[in-house]
Amino acid sequence: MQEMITTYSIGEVAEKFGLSLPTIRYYDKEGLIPNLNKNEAGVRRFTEENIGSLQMIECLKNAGMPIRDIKQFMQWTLEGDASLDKRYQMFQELRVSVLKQMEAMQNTLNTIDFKCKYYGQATEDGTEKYVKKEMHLERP
Amino acid sequence: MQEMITTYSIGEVAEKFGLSLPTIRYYDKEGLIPNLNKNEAGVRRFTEENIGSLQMIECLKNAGMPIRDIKQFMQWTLEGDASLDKRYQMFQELRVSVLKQMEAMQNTLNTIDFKCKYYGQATEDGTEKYVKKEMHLERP
DNA sequence: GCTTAACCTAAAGTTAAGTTTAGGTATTTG
DNA sequence: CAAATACCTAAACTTAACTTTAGGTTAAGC
Repeated sequence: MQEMITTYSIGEVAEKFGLSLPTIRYYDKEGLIPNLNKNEAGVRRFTEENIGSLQMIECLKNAGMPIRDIKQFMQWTLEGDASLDKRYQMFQELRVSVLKQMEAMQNTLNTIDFKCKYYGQATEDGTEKYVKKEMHLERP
Repeated sequence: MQEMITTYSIGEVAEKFGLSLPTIRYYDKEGLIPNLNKNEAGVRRFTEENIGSLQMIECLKNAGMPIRDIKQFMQWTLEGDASLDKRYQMFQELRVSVLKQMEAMQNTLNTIDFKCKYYGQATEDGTEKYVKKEMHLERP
């Protein structure tokens, strides 16, 4: 009985993730996609595991982690259970970092919301003159 | 009667914002700080207005806006009421962009939270073996 | 009057994260 | 079989956002 393993071409993966072909090749070259293999012709074939790595890469990139650190993490996964504590610590620190970023984002959004109101009124008035004095009290 | 206007040196401003001196000079050179003047000796003196510009720069940077666009905004402020609609539109678009970023951040945080639990259990177990199978169902 | 600290400019250098270029292979399609 | 399509590599290039370097001025303290 044959086990059917579905794999994907780099083009399909690029489409799926909205990444360019060179970007995916660059990630591979940098060691961000462990166990990514090539067929007899030297063409990359992506397994579900490799897709999973790319999903994790996207997550870590979104968290603001540099490529170098993502590579480190992927190398740790290759070390198996010996690196579990390092990976655990990494995610705990990342969690704190992301929470801080979200807090900063919220403050930024508050300022932008204020500016939307401010410029909304100013646009209505046709001038900044009045709104500048009225709304100045709320935001020193 | 003399009007006393307090101004700040570049060093004081750098300290206040946690920016380096070259960074502030760079922002000035790029036109990000409108109406920033120098004294007779050619030394920058920052007014409250200039401080306000730097606060806005920090906000816009946090929102992910590139220097080029921040410069554009600052040039608009120099045009006065004629550019009110452009500035209003800018902040409305920025608001949408930041909301999207926050949503992405929240998804990222959810994934990281899951990984924290995952690796917490794995670290406890001393192996990924069990947790891999148990928690796989929740996150395909 | 000399040194130290705080500022100045212009120009070159750095880093991250890709992108572009140039030249080549393998497979399907008219 | 010719041509289009999808892939490959290595190396050079790009861009943003600073940073570093080198050389110079000014004001304050000893």
